[in-house]
Amino acid sequence: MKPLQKKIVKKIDNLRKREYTNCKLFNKKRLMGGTVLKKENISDAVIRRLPRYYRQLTDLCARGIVRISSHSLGNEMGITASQIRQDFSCFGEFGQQGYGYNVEELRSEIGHILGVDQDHHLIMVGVGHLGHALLQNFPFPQTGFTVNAAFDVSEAVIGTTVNGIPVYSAQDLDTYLQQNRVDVVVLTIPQSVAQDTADRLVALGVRGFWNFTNMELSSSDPDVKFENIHFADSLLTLSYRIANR
Amino acid sequence: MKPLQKKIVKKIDNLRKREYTNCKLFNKKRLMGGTVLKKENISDAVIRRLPRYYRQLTDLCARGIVRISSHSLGNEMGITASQIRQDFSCFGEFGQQGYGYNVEELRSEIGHILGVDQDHHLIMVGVGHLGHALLQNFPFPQTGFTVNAAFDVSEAVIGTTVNGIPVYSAQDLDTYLQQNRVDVVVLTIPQSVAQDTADRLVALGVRGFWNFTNMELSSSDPDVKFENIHFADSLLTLSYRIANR
DNA sequence: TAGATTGTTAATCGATTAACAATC
DNA sequence: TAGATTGTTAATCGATTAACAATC
Repeated sequence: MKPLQKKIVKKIDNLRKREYTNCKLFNKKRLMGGTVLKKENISDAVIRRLPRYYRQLTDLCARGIVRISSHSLGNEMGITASQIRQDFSCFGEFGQQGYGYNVEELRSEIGHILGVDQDHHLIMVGVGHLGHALLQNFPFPQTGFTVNAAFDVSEAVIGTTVNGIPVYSAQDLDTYLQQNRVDVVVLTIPQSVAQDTADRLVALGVRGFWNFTNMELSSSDPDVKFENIHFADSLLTLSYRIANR
Repeated sequence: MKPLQKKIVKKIDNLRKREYTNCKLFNKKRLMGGTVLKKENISDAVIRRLPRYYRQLTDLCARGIVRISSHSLGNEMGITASQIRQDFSCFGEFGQQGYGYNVEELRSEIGHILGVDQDHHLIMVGVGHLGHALLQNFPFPQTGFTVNAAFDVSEAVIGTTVNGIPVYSAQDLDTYLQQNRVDVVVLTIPQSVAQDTADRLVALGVRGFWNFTNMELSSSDPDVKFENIHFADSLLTLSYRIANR
């Protein structure tokens, strides 16, 4: 954090010198106890682009590319250089004039913003086809998640392991949640039990849901976050586009 | 279409009477051969809301609700009545002053806009866990799709049927596509073969892809539509929210 | 130094919301 | 008729794009 902090102190000095009344910089980055915090209200549009940046930068890393300008990055992603710089500026200063961005460094910064370095703990509730598919194929570690356990009601899967993850009885959920930290629950259960299960889990303290039930789940507690995946919405969007091209 | 047409003729008369120079109505609904076509450029934001409307209206139907106002619908969905009316007005006039909207009628209109009544034909390429999950659980018929066949390279699944859908060898894809209409291909194959397979299928005439490979696929032909599902982007968005609440 | 590229401010564009006449 | 609610125009808000001084 040291060099970034130095940069900001310098910039503030510049502002004072030029007798700027504009205080946007102060609004954006609050210096608190020596650490630099980011802008308060990040728009949803920006947040949704962060994973795309992360994906692109990971790809660039793999291709061995060391540095990139906002212009080239924009070209690769089909967005403007302005938007990229505007987006990044919500979180800090990651580039260098005349040079651009160091790919590896920028990837790491955005990964940090997304929380991939926080070792979040995750369990899966519902181990049907979709649950199996995710456990077997989804790169949880690469997104900063450790999968600790899975739960189901079916005797056929209880007691087995899927890709090294033990499957327990859904009856043991309460006990498990009391004894283990769980940041996110993946809901891959039938629609009919979705809201009830979610309510029960919220009551047990779960604050994050990755929801595949095709139902809009929600909670009155704003600290409980739902990320809903709506397969049908996605396919219908495609249906619209092929029906109206 | 008759009563709608009458409405528009009347409205145009009104405009003339009041000596409006504003021609927005003409831009919006082109009368062609007696049928009313919709506005040309529908924004992505509007299109992405259409499936949500459809989902909500299906639910209202199931609950036996006959009519609804934009205000109540907005309340249920957490959006403004203004936005709802603005959205619908891109496609026509589906309501009645003083009454609101007939739920069943509106559902059917939006379904029609989305193309659920077009009987699109779909095949799946890649029958792993995710393919199985979709074939078993996804309500293709409700979204207007008929699943005709699935393809894979693995001897273990070739020749089997999944939920009534026959699984053929991927070697037979070319022949199949030459002999059958296919509107959409579901791509549930490994990332490593994604772009190559997509290119091959585009060359064979496929114009719609529901892409689960976690890769950004694209084609130079603007008529080829890709709907990409990015599981990782979704989970990272959730990661951001729980890391920054 | 000259050229390149950032972070930031200003301008533009588009999407959402508010207001209201028309009308059921 | 009076009340309710639409479809549409106008106003507002926010997001994207352009421009540019700062500076590596």
